[in-house]
Amino acid sequence: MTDHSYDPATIEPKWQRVWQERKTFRTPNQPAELAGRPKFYILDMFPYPSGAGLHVGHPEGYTATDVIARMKRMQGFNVLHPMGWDAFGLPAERAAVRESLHPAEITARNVDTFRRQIQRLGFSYDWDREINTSSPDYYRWTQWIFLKLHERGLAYMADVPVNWCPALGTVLANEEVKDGVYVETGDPVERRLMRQWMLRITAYAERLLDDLELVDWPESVKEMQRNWIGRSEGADVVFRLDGRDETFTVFTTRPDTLFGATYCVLAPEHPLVEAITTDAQRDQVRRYVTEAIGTTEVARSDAAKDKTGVFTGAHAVNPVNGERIPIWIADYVLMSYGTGAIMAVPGQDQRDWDFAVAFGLPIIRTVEPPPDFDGQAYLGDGPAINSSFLDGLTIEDAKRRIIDWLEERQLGRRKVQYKLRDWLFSRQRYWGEPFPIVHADDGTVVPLPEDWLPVGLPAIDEYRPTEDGRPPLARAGDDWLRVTLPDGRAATRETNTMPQWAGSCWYYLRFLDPNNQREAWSAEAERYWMPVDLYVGGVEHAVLHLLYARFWHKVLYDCGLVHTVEPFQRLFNQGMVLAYSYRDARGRYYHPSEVEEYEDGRVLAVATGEALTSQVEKMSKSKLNVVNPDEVIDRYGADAMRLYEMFMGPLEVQKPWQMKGVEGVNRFLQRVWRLVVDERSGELNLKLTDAPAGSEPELERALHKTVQKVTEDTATLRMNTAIAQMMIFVNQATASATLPRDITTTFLRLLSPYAPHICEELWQRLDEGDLIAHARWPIHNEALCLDDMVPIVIQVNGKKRDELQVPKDADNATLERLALSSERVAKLLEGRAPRRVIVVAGRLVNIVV
RNA sequence: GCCGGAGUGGCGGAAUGGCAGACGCAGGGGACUCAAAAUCCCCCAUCCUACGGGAUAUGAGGGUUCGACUCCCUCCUCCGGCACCA
Repeated sequence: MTDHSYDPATIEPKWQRVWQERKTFRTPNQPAELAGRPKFYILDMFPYPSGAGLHVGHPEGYTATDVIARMKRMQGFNVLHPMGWDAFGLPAERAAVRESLHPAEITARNVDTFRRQIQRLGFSYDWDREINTSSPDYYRWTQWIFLKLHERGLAYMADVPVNWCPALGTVLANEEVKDGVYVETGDPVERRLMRQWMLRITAYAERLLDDLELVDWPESVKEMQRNWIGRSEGADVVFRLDGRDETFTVFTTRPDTLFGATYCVLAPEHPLVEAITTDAQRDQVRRYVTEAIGTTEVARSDAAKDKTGVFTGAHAVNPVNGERIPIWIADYVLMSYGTGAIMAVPGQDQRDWDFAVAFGLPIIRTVEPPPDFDGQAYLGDGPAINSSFLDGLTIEDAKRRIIDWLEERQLGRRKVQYKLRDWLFSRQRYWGEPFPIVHADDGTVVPLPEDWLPVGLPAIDEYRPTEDGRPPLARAGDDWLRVTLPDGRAATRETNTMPQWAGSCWYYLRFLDPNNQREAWSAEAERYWMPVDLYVGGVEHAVLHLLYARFWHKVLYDCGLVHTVEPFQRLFNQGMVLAYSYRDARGRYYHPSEVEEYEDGRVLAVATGEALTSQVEKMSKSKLNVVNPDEVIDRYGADAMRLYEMFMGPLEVQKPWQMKGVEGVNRFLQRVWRLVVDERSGELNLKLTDAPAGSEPELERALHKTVQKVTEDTATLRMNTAIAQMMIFVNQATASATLPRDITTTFLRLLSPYAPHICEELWQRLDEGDLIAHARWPIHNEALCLDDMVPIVIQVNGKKRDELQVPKDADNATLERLALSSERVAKLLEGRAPRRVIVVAGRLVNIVV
């Protein structure tokens, strides 16, 4: 190594300092500065700053957005590209207990680590806009939005069944519970009715579904949201109880099968259960209900398990034919969907069939299955049978007919039902947003006036729930808990806190105007910047975060606070970065440094010589395969790290990290360096000339092709092929006898969004003035992207047999003549006349014989 | 079970109706060097070859087409999501 070779360790901190000192990436926020330029809002899903720090998966998406942000700036856009912290959450609270620190201190420490690691990569975030959801400056506005929701009747309290973990003293989210235990600790979880805050997201179900049409998102994510919302069309049907003056309603998507309803089933929690159960059945029913209510919904909804249930002794009357049918209770009917009651049609529903078989209930087919049908319940189409006035109709026609019939007699009505449920919005935790709500001593729930915000978190000495099961905030003293309202009433503060999703539901709006002390964001900023043009993040947020944020956004739209119906115009999911892990026969994992790989594919443990298996897996501490970005930057530099993240493969797929690949892009950067710098002297490369670009016509063409490809591929997030093209260019430039400066500086501008530090350094050494970050993005010359002579493939019967160089504008007749006169073709034709000749201008000639 | 996505050299991948394997990694050979590293040049899917070339090949099988990694049908494998939602 010579003194003047490429050394990222010196140039990278140097340029990061320059960018920071000059506020190079400050986004304008004065209307005058904004006017006249198009805008581009490009956003990363901001991270939860965990104690573990960054791993190489995080910067993948961040690098992609940074490359685009830098290119867009050079193309003359005002770019909003911010970063912040989703900083409330349970892990910090647990660490706080463990280390006897305040969660805010833990969070601040983690944020510092994340910020330092992110800044080492040279991202062009406007750090003056950094936000932190756990800061009172931020969460006062989260509380403010909650008040908006409350005002509109979208926030309410209800007794709902929740996953209660006695060991932790808190409610857990469904996704934190599996097989009846908390996934992290294995502590048992029970279902309990608790008074909780709920958000009425179901009121927006239809708009959340319909407006998916308006956004440019991956089809898979839209489909996941559609499934989650789960719209189904059908009818509510009213059943009368036999011998009583009461009715109950069922929801069905198959009203056409009503004549085949041979029994009804109520959910164990259904309010009618207690009333209708006969004395003879009471003990059995009570036992069943108690057991069912005790198990979690997750355990209950295991489709594979056998059907269970009990007869109530009561009967209902089928409204279409007056048949008396038994009413059962079974846990396969869920209280939380539809009406909590169903009519069972075993002939057309496999679940009902299974239940009917298990308990010896009758089965009547009402749709004629095809003659060769040998299944059980028949779900396909066919003529209605055993259905009186519906007989012979198709499913669709029968549905229409029966719904009309029911509606005329007021025995039912058309109904759209959603699977989506209201959002359980409170947690019994400390490290979250307090609700801007108090409970007056007279029992009323009172939202606080806006100018009382923020409701800060009180200092308490322990973050666990109280002994009697109240949330940690109940440990606060009366100076926090007790409030005197403006009207003189005394009240106690709400002690639940909001879930972690709350802060991330609107952070993209705070970024517009993060230092605004008077309002959550200014209307002008919102009108200028929204919507987010490109939102990049992991697919793990496909449903919850993205659905919750869309919901809040629509509410804000209804409040007149935002002007777009959807917040995120385009969404892109980057694939996960995986890593090789090494395991021995006993399943013990080995760190890559304890492993030797041989050419023949064998992998051995260095210490013992034992044969190991290698596999590609998700990075995790326990698998000893986590790659730390600091380590990569120490060895190869941030530019190489960025470039490799983009070069690994398509952004959207998951792919393994390979340290050898980083070496490869590092070599590429060294070649770029040597194009400009003479490594021995440190002076400029003697190949550089002031001659015009046209003095190296071949290289000039290569450059313009590169401009075109890099511009296109970067905009469409195909960074891997953009980089491949730049490598091709550099290989040619290295081989070229002279190197016009003009070509060199144009190329550096293309590379600068990907590897900004080295490009700033070389730009300065070439004495181009200002920063390359402020340079204009090059535009390709179409004429120079086409070669004068193009290769034409000659095929015989679709197989390549020859290749000719022909002028690029040769017409079809010329191509055909040239092809037929090819010696190799003549040999293959052996004098036979071609039956047909297909000519594709500029590409190939196919001769068919 | 249902709904998505993907299967291409030793590895990551490229080509979305027109030259399969761009670019990179790994590997082989050579130049430079006292030597090594670095760098530069060449080779590198498989099989056959009289060294001109030929045959085979994109998970498997079929189809459409002058021509298919690409479009259609059937199947296999892997990954992700949902899963008694009436």
